[in-house]
Amino acid sequence: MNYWLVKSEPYVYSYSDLVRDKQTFWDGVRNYAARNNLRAMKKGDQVFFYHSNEGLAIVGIAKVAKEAYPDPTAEGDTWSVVDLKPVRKLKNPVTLDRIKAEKSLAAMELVVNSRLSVQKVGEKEWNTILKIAEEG
DNA sequence: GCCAACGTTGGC
DNA sequence: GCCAACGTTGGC
Repeated sequence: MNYWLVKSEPYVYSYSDLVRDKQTFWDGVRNYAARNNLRAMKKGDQVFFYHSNEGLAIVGIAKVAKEAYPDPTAEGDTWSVVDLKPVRKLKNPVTLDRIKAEKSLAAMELVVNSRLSVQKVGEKEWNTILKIAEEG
């Protein structure tokens, strides 16, 4: 089981949109590093859902419902999508500020390379964030 | 294959 | 709205 993080601007597609839709395909990735991460996702992998631009926080958890297949919104098979399903909303959103304040999370790609829109999350990082979400 | 120019992302 | 960081493009 691997852990990931995807980013979305909430006014484009928010976590509550995912909850409403029950399932979505994660389209629009046009960055090779991000695409490679999409392709490495396995069914059942857990995914943090991060709101960029507005909110600036991890707000919920999704899981991979279907592994990578060609992006229906792109020509050819250069770009990929996966299907995501909502799992649960975090009790408390974990903000970027909070993550930056946490020493053990200093190496997170979210902090180091904020522009990558699909990131891998380490198991320890995952658990730390879950803990913060519980404790508020 | 290098690198300057340009476009995009995303935090502030 | 600005700008830094980074990825991509295209001329050479």
